[in-house]
Amino acid sequence: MASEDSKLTPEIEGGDRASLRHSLLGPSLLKAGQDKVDQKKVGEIIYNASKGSKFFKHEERRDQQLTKRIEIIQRRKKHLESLDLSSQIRRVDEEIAASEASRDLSQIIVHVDCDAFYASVEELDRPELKEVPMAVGGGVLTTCNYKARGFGVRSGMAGYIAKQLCPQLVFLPLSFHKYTAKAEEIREILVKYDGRYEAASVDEAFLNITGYLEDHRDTTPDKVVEQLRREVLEHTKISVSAGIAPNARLAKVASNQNKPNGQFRIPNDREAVMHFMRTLPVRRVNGVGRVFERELDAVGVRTWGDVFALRGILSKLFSKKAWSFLLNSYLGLGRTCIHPVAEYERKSLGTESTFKDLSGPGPLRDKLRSTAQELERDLLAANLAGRTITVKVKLHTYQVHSRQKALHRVISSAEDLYNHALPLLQELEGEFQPFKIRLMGLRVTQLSSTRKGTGKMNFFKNLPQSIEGEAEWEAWPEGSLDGLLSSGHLSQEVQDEEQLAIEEALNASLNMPARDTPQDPSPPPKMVLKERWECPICARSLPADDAVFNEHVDFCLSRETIREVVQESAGVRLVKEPERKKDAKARPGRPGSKHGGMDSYFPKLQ
DNA sequence: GCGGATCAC
DNA sequence: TATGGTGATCCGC
Repeated sequence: MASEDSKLTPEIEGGDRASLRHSLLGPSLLKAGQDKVDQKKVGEIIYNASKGSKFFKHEERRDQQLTKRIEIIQRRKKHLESLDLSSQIRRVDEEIAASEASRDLSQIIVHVDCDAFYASVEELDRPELKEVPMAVGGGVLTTCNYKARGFGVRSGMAGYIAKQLCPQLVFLPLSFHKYTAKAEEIREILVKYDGRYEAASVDEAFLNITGYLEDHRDTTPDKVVEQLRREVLEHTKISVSAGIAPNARLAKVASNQNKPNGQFRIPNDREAVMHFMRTLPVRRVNGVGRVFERELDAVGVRTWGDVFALRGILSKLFSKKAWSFLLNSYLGLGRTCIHPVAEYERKSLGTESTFKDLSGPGPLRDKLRSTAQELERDLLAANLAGRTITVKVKLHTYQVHSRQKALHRVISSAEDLYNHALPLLQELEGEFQPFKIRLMGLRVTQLSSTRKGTGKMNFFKNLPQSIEGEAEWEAWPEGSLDGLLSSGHLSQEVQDEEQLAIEEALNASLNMPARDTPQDPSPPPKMVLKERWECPICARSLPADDAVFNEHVDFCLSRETIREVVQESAGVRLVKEPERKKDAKARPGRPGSKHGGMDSYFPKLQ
């Protein structure tokens, strides 16, 4: 039935469930240390250990859903094959030529990746653990050492399954402070090679060593990275792997090539890059996960080289973004600008937790209250408030649902969070019954800083917040700022442009750096002048009182005033707008999360 | 703007 | 006994 002899799903109807087994193996199949593992046997154990559980049933449903989607893709592919695609292929070839013209081979980018980081740190404290299979984490493993990987144990695996694969597995609890402290030691070394290195997570970083090489003409990229790794190992006793390449995407792939404790270079040479990509399995590139891998496999794309032969069809089969991602990856293109994480802006903040199945109005409200309190704490610590709130639940069946609402003002207090989230939770409860949940989460987006005088126009967005009760609606009799800015016929880019323009103009009048300007972690709030605040519009000195100040700013910011500000600074902006680096698959998981992830369960430092 | 899905770590 | 948490992006509506 499947038109392609897909290696991942040789028989979709056979009842053998190869794709499901593959999916149950987990997301970290390409991790190092698995070469000598009997994947078939491991898959069998995992499959049998999972069978019957609610989790398994959910995975089954998901797998069937994906299988259906794939059948649709294959039908569309069949149809495309019957068409004459020569003109489409011509267009794609022009696209390739244009991308090719933008290829930048002038930079030397390094990706540094610690080997089994948490496990290695634990082994420093207790060297005897090096000799036995060991994992960090409980219900779900955060990471494990290479001895454990020899048994098929991996990060992200349920603890009880790991125990079946390896009964003698030693479990250690997470000790966050140890990992962050060690990460800081490593970064002290990285900074010597690139003062503007980019921490991608606790245990990963990108460096641009082009400058370093210019200052040290008598050496080579490989030698520099060997030295860097040696220095890290000597000073911190942590072994790291590294990839050296002309851009971040390739460097990341390369760092996985000789793991653990190795390095690999993809030369800054077009032929070498293309040659490397041609046989590289698609899954090795960031952005291709389990699902995309299956979809690509189903249409005959296993390695990046396959993309070229199928370019006519692929460009019609997938979305514009997805196609551009495929094309750039095939060409081995990627971003070359590396800079500190501090220069990114957080877009959402949330908290969620898993627990024993919960139901009933009382327990649900209690859980919502504690979740709201947790989020309040985090928002307070980050000096943020949000204008959109999202409630997320995972049912006892593992189905995830969410309800969100954009509010008329920003909120951050536990009380506000709770009050706005409750109706959303009740909506979910009404829709999905029986409403037994195993996870609840709260998240806010449309963030603005609650710090006075920082970049985000907070005096504006926070305005209604400081006016209690019904009066908040009267603060903007003619509608919100959003209504003013989004006039409907403007493209999103244009609207973003205006938003930036306003912010910049206001920042300028405040004598503050614009929000994208590199700056120290917390610039001094120049707006606060000893019990007097200065209006950013008319420069009048005002009493340091939120309500009075906001009311005055409200007055000053009449529509006419805003229009002038926008028009004036928009012109300037267009001229000095720096060319944006666009990267099809933008960079997920940006700013400091409370828990980084599986292999990096930790907030980003700095 | 909303909700689901995917991905990384 | 019993499969995580945080954040981002994309797609289709």
